[in-house]
Amino acid sequence: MSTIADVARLASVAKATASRALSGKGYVSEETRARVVSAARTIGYVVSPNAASLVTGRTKSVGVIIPFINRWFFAEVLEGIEIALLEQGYDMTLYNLPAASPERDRIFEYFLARKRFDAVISVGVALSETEVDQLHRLGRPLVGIGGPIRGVHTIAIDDVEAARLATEHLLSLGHVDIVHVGGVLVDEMDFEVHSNRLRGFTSAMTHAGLSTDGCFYASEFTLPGGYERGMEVLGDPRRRPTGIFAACDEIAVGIIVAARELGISVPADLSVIGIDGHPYADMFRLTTLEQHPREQGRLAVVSLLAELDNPTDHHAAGELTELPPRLVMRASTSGPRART
Amino acid sequence: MSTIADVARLASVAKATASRALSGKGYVSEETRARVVSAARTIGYVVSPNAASLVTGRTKSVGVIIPFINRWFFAEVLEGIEIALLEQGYDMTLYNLPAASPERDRIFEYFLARKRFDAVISVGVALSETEVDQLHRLGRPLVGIGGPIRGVHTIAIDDVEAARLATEHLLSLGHVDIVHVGGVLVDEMDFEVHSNRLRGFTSAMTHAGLSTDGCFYASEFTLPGGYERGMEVLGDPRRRPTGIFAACDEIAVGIIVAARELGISVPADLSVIGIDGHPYADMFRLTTLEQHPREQGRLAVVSLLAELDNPTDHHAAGELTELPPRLVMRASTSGPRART
DNA sequence: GCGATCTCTGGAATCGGTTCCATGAAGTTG
DNA sequence: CAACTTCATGGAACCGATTCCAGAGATCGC
Repeated sequence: MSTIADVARLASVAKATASRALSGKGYVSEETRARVVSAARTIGYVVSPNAASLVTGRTKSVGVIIPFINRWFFAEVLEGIEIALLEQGYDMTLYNLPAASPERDRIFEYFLARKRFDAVISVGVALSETEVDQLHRLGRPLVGIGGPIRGVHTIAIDDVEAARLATEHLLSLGHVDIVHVGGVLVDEMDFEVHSNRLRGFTSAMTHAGLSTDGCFYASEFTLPGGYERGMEVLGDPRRRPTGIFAACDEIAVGIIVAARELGISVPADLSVIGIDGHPYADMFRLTTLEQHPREQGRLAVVSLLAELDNPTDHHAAGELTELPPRLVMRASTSGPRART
Repeated sequence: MSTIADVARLASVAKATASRALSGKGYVSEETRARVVSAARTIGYVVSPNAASLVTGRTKSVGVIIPFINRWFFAEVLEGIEIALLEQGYDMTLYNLPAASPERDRIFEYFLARKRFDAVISVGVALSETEVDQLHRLGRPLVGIGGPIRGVHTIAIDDVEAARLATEHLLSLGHVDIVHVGGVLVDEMDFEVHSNRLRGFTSAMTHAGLSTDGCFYASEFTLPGGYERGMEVLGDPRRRPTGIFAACDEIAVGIIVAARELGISVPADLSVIGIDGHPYADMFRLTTLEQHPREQGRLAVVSLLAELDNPTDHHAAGELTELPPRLVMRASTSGPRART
């Protein structure tokens, strides 16, 4: 391994000059710069980020905390973050933090407390105040995705609004027997996301003068979860809703699969709407409210880098950037069949 | 931020002693160790991994190269890797390397060539010889998952065998009109996986005295991909196979969905078998050959750490660890209906 | 024409640890 | 009791960069 001293020697300059020439900061004549660069190339020199960050304090890498990898929303966010970071020469270290666990404390104390990261992104993890403080004390920017954390800039869709729009879509089509299949409320993944979507649903229903008693079913945010719940909700023909608002597209698709198995026609006998914009939505002709997780990941990175470049003003700290969900109509929703 | 010098001062010892006390290497009396540890605790000291790795050469982190995040197999592998690494106090830096691209060269030259990682795991990426050499020159262990790389220890299922077993399962049930829906062969993701599965299929068919002309369809490894291909394969009732071997479960499920839409009964009119052990398999009652991506990720980490502990012998270099796929029978396969 | 500013370069300090080496005390062996 | 070995500790070098500071020419304004 060659060091910058080797480069300096070969180019007959001091280490200081070689460093300036390669980093592009400070005065270096064009001629010596060229000589240093070529010297570096011939011996295949690459900087040691460790040594550099030891003195600069910057590591050019950010830590990402995420509860799942194998879930559409989270994987998309991750890809968005990764692409944006790579573009800026940063790399991404991943901590898969499943839930409250001993692991969790270890990650915070052992990994994040060390100054290995320039910044931290928390995706869909409800951080405790202690944890937020811990990260803030490092003086590193912290941004969240997916739900509000006190005092932390967070990027998310407006969940209440999205749920309200979805429910109102069904209401406007004439449905009155509507069920919401949403996330488990006391889930580790609940980050006000589940409760907010339920709130949007309830608000829209109440506003339309409808009761929501017995209209909520909790499900995992997966296709099999939706399928199971679908079988349960649709199993009894006497008390079957005409419209279902699913908290995510995978649940919605699971419900559609269940409906097909039960011989219930979508949308003639049952309208289904989801939230996400999952690739499956098109295939199952699912009406949905699109959010764009990749874009959310990208925005988090943009916000982070802005704060890194401008450490003085905490411009966006505690602020919530809410992205507007967009209704995409497909063939899974229509007016209810006239009742006998 | 407190340094080890602060700890040393507080405990009235030299930096060297403090370092030994905290790392547990070298002679330190029990009494002073306790004093140092308590001093470290009171001022909330944490080591700077940068400074440490500058002198030790170890970073306690590994780089992972992966072409997709949002695909079941890859996400599972990632979770397996992450859990295993965390357990050992390592962390994981992710490079999402979509395909041959300028990005790819940048990642190799800019990120991996620097000595930031103790080891590298390549998941489902066919590395070129140059790239392998580049990594080997770093003297860092390199292990692959998902397909053989020349001179690199790789962990994978035996794809040829898995495909042969799947095909033979259909053959043994009495099917003769069998189609294989597999991966695109000149895909960036092909890593001999697609071609090996096709080879296993062809081998089993040929062995049974059956032709494979026109029996191969290429699909994306996704549910919508399988659905599209399913519509195509099953669309024409006159030349419809009675059995389909899908190269992965998502394709298989897509085909089942297509079959249901076309009114084709599974398994009465059509048997479908996949490879993976995807969570959807159970819901769609899909017969499949299970592989265990999480376990593959874990094994890669084990192999890596073994080599790190024992740098002298390249025990597993170039070796291929092949995991046995296991047939899980569900209700998507049965004998073909008697032909008229 | 002369001090002030700008450009270029090298020496040395620094970041925060680990580890080699020297020193000395205590314990062991023959 | 002399000669080793083992244990415990401190001083100093070192890992590989960046950056501060000083000094030397060149340029510039007045």
